[in-house]
Amino acid sequence: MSKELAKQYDPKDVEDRIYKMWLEGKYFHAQRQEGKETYTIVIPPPNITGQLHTGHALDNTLQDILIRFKRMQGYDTLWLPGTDHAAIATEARIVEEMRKEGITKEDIGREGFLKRAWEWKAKYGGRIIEQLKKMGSSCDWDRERFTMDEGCSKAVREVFVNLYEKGLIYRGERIINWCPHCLTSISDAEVEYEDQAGHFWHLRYPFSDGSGYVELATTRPETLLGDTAVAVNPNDERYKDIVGKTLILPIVHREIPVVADDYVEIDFGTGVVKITPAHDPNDFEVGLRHNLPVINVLTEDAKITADYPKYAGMDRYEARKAIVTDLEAEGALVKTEDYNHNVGTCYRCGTTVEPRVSKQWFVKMKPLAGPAIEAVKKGETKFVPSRFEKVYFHWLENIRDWCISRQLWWGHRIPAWYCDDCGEITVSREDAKRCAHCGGTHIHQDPDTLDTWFSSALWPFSTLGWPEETEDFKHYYPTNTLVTGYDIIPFWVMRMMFSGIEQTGQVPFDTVLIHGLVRDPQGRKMSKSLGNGVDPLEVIDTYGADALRFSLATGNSPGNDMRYIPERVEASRNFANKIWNAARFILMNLKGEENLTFDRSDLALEDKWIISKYNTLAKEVTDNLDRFELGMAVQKLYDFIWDVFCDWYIEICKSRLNGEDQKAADTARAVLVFVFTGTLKLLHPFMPFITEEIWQSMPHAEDTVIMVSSFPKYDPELSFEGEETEFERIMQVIKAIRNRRAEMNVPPSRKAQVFIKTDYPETFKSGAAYICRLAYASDSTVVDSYNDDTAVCVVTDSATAYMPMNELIDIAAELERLSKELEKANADKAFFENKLNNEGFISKAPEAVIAKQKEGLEKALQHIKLIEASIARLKK
RNA sequence: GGGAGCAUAGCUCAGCUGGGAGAGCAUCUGCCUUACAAGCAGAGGGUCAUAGGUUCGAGCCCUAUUGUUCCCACCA
Repeated sequence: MSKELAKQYDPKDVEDRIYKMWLEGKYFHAQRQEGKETYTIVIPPPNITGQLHTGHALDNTLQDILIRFKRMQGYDTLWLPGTDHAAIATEARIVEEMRKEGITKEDIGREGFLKRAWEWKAKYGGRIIEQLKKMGSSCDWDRERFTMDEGCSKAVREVFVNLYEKGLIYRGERIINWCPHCLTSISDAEVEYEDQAGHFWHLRYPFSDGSGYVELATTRPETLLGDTAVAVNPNDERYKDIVGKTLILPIVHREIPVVADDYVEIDFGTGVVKITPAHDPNDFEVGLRHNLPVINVLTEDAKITADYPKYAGMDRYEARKAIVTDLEAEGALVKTEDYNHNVGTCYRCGTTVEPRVSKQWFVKMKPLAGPAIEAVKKGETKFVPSRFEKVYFHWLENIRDWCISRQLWWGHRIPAWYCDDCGEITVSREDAKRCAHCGGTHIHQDPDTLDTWFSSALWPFSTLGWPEETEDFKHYYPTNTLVTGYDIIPFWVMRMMFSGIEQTGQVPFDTVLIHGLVRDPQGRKMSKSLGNGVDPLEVIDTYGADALRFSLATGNSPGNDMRYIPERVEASRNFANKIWNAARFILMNLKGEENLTFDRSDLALEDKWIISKYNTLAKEVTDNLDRFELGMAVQKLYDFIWDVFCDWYIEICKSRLNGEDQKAADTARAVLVFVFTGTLKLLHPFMPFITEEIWQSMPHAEDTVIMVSSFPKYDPELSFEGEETEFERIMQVIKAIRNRRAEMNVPPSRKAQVFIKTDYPETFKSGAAYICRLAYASDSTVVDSYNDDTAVCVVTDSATAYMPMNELIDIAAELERLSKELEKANADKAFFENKLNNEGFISKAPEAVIAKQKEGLEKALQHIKLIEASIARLKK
């Protein structure tokens, strides 16, 4: 930044250069400083398939604000970055890419596919990292990790074997959620339910003894092929006699029993339910209780199996049509109703999930959930805002075993080997060479891989080197703040919690800072299909990263969704420009080599005022950040910089800077630099680029880059309460004069003499220069009395200001205005009197509040007195 | 069916432990005042969803109602 600065701040000119400077200076790199308190954040690893979206932008902005704040406060900070292999998402993308080339997974085989996947990772895995850098993220890139790198993979094996040995991982045949498109099992958390319009088909199943039929209703007639019973509630009087009888299944003409089970709701539908254990989780349970056969009628891509030649090869929906037609032909269809029901879909591809019985690996959840619940109940980890603890508890308290095996190739392969000789399973940290049971060498590894979230669950410690007792692990674990969206609590937060507790004996972080979603301006979720997504990179390109960060950090409260409003980013960009111009102003007023320290005894009233305001700001911003109230911190910074510093203090300094008194000008320069550089530091976590850029060209006390300078602290020595009050008396008069001039449409070019009658003559004498500059006065004089009837007068609670503007004065209008003001002042008086005359208030309200009312009353009384005096003068 | 959030100025949202309602944008008026027109000085605009309650005092706490969004749930 040279002395000749552009009028407008150009982020493009600054951001990449500053970021490079930080990288080269190794300022992001955590050093493991002994004796210093640590502050650690692990990044929610973005998918390697991913492109930066507004969700990442928000998440990373919050993390970067926290980490920069703590770094400046002197903590030994580590922000550990990395990426996630995102098994299903990545595999789907690669399969799609191959499909376009006309090849399938099977064509190139597992080895070939994995080679391709790693190539994909090499090609795209770094893209999102580069995009995070554009945001200004101050991650320790030397420690970047990947969920499938050697260390993380080792942790995965360690945990798998560990849980297996404790009996917390088992393999079993269960009904699981199956995605017929991704061709893999998915966990309960990965199923999204949505309302779909469907039908309710009422069917008749005849008794095999010819004694009539039962009527039941189904939304999925095609699963009838796999029915192995019909169930009624044991307490249902209507059907008590038919339990134990057998029915003929239409179309298939197989005999199936009527069983009694509590699962059936008497009042719903006909009170009769067809039971298809292979294709419905509830039916599966009923089947277990009644020992019913499980007949699978669908292939893995949800087509009817070859066992039913008439329908074989039809997909679920074709088969449904065909079967309904056939049922109708057979006279088994009673009626069809429209019906809306909740359908499970795959969270990755949106395909309707097919419940399916198959052999999978599971984690037994109950023993793990307990301690994870306890830890939050005891406050070892707390959620911000705390209401999200309910979501967390609800999931853990109702959790079912976690299906962790996936029929995918891209991921951590399950470390289990099956023996072809004895049939036993060998689970091992190292690749097994022989069966652990019979010693045979005819073993083969389970082809499946683990759920992506199995490795994500270990992220806070696997990335620090665990299971090795590395220095980083000992130093930085447990971590401090986890920042993530509420949508990811069940997938990730919860699983990190129980994994951390189980594997390391400690909770993985002390605070979970939850944020909401970034929505489009209409409040809709951003999605590819709607095409309403906002590309943060384009926003950065237009407005700069600081403006984007500032917008994301402000104007919303923790945990709530926010809308992306372009005008807000524009306002943030304008704010950056405002700061830029304040810097320009200060720099063009510096002489170059001057001494920028100031002597307390030389400080003018306005200097003490701004220093005191700044001092309070430092305290409040720190308090807000400590409490994760980032939006409030940012609002205070905005108000201080724009309204307090720029609109008042800089304006006021101009008269001294251009004045004769060199010492006064030097003091003004020193205070400008002191307050401005301090404010830049307070703002740096939010707007790192522009603050650093300005800092680099501005004289400052610390010989470092701003990002590792010390965060300002509240200093009792810099608090000047009396001077604040005193200065604000002047401000009030200035505001009152401006106000009156605006009402009278007097242009600024038309200056007026100002005469001030006040009980604080010293204050107003010293403020003469500001009144001239800011209230368009030609001169400002404190007087004992004033008698010109043709003067416009304005009244505050501490002074009356007279402006002789005889040709503009309209006595009647003046009186009108004054009487209105008097009315208002009297209302104020009544308001305070009312309070102070209330015995309940006097006896119960806190002292400070009472004092405030008394002060208010006092001011109102003063104001009234002065207004009345003015009215009397005009009337005389 | 259970749970949660939201409802404040025309729009988007703040409002921390209850103490006389705020910002940005938009609108209107006047200003190119030598840091900034992406700016400066002013103005208008709100029975804080509704009804009760607690309290000296409620946008804030409690209860109910309405509208809205989201999460969870095995009524086929």
